[in-house]
Amino acid sequence: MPASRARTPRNTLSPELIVRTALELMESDGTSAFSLRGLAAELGVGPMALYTYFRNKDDLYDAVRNHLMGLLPPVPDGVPWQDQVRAVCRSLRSLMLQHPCLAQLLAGRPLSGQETARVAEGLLGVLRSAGFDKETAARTHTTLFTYVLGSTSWEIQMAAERRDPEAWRRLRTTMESLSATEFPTVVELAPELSRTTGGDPQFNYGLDLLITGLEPHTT
Amino acid sequence: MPASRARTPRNTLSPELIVRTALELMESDGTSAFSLRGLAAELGVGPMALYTYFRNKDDLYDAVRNHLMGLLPPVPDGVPWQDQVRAVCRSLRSLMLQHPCLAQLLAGRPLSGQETARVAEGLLGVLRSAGFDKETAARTHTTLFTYVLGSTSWEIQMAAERRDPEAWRRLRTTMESLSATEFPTVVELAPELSRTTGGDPQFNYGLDLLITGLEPHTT
DNA sequence: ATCGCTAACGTACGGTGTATAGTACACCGT
DNA sequence: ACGGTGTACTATACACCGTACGTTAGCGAT
Repeated sequence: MPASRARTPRNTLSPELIVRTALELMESDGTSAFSLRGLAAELGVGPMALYTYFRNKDDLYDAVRNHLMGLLPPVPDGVPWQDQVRAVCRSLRSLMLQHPCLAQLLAGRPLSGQETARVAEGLLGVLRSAGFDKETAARTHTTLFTYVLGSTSWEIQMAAERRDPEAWRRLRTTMESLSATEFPTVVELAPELSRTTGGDPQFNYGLDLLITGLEPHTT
Repeated sequence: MPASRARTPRNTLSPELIVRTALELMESDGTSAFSLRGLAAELGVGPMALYTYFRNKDDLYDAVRNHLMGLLPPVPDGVPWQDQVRAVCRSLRSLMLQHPCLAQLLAGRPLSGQETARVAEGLLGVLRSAGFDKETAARTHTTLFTYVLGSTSWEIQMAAERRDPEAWRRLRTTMESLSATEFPTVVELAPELSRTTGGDPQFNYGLDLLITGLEPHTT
C-alpha cells in the first residue's frame, strides 16, 4: 500500500465523457478508423474499462447517435407547414453534414433511443397539424426521413471520395473511359452530373419535389 | 511428374468464381460476417490467393457490386415516362431486396464501375426523352437514385432488426416506454408507424410523391 | 530439357472486439 | 476504528481480421 502505486484515481470516467471523446475521435480520424482501443488510449485507460459503461461497441454507437440527435433544434412554429417540414429536414441534413459520422451511425442501426423519437415527434406533429390523416402522416414521415438520410449520406460519401485522391482518380478515369456510343446520355450530362452533385440546391430540389407532391394530401 | 504432390492444380480460381462465391457467402452469412479468410476457405485456397485477382477487400466489393448491378433489367419502352421511371426505380429496389448486401455495398462506396453507369444511362435517357433539360435531368436522377437507396436500405435495416430478437425486444420496450405526454404524436401513431414500415406501398407512396412533383418540369 | 512466369502458398505482423479473472480503492455497518 | 463488500478499473488472453513479404510449384515457351 505504499501510495507510490500510481493507479489512476477512481472516477475518471463517465458515460458523458466517453461519448464526447468518442465523438471527437470519430470526427477527427473518421468513423471507420474509430476503435475501442483507440478511445481507451485517448482516455488514458485500459480498453476494458469502457465495458463498465457500455455493453459493447454497438451500445456505445447507440449512445453517440442518441447524443447527436439531441442536438437537433426544435420545430419552428408560426410558419406554414411546408416551411416547418423544410426546417426539420434541413436541420437533420445540416446536423449530418456537421457530424459526418452520424450518417454511418444512422445507416448502421435504425431508429432507437429517446432522441430519435423526439425528431419523429416533431415531424409527425407538424404533419398531423397540417391535416394529414394518421396513415398518410406515418408514410410521409418515413418518406421524408429516408430521403434526407439517403441523399445526405450519398452526398457525404461523394465528398469523402473526392478527398481520397486514389479513389477520385479511379472514378474520373472510369467516367472518362465510358464509350460515348454505349452511354450517350451519361457522357452528354457528365458536366451537369458532377456540377450538381450534392450541395443545398440538389437537396432542396428533391425536398421540394416531395413537398409539392404532398400538398394535395392535406385534408 | 508424380501427381502425388497434393498442391492444388493450377487454374482453380477466376475472378468470376470468386465474385460468385463471395456473393453467396454474403447472402448466406450476412455482409458483416463476410471475410476474405472465410471466402478463401470456402474456395479451398489460402487467403492470399485472392490477392492475385483483387488488390484488396474493397476492390472485391467493387466487383461484387458491379456484378449485381449488371443484373438490372433494361428500361421498358412504349410506355409513358412516368412508368419508365417507376420501372427503373422498382427494379433497383427489388434487386436490393433480393440481395440485401447490395444496400451496404452501395452505401459503402458510391457509384463507380461500368454497370452503375448503365443504370444511370437508362434513367437519364428516360428523363431526357421526357423533355427535362440537362440540369433538371441530372438533379432528378440524383434525387430518385438517393431516394431508392435511402428508403430501401432503411427497409432492409428494419427487417434485419426485426429478425434479431434481442434488438427487436429493445426497440419495442423503448417504444413502449415513451411518455405519452412527451411524445403524444409518436405514441398515437405507433400502430401506423409499425404497420406502414417498409413494403411496396410505402415505397410507392414516396416514389409517386416525387413523380407527381416532377410533372411540371417536363418542357 | 530447361527456363521464366506467375498462381497459389506459408508465415508473420499489427490490429480488432471482448471474455475472463484479478486487484485496489471507496464506502458502510458495526 | 475496522473488516467486509461492491465496484471501477487492470491484465491477460483468445479468436479473428486484412494484408505485406518472401517462397515454391507447375505450366507454356524456348
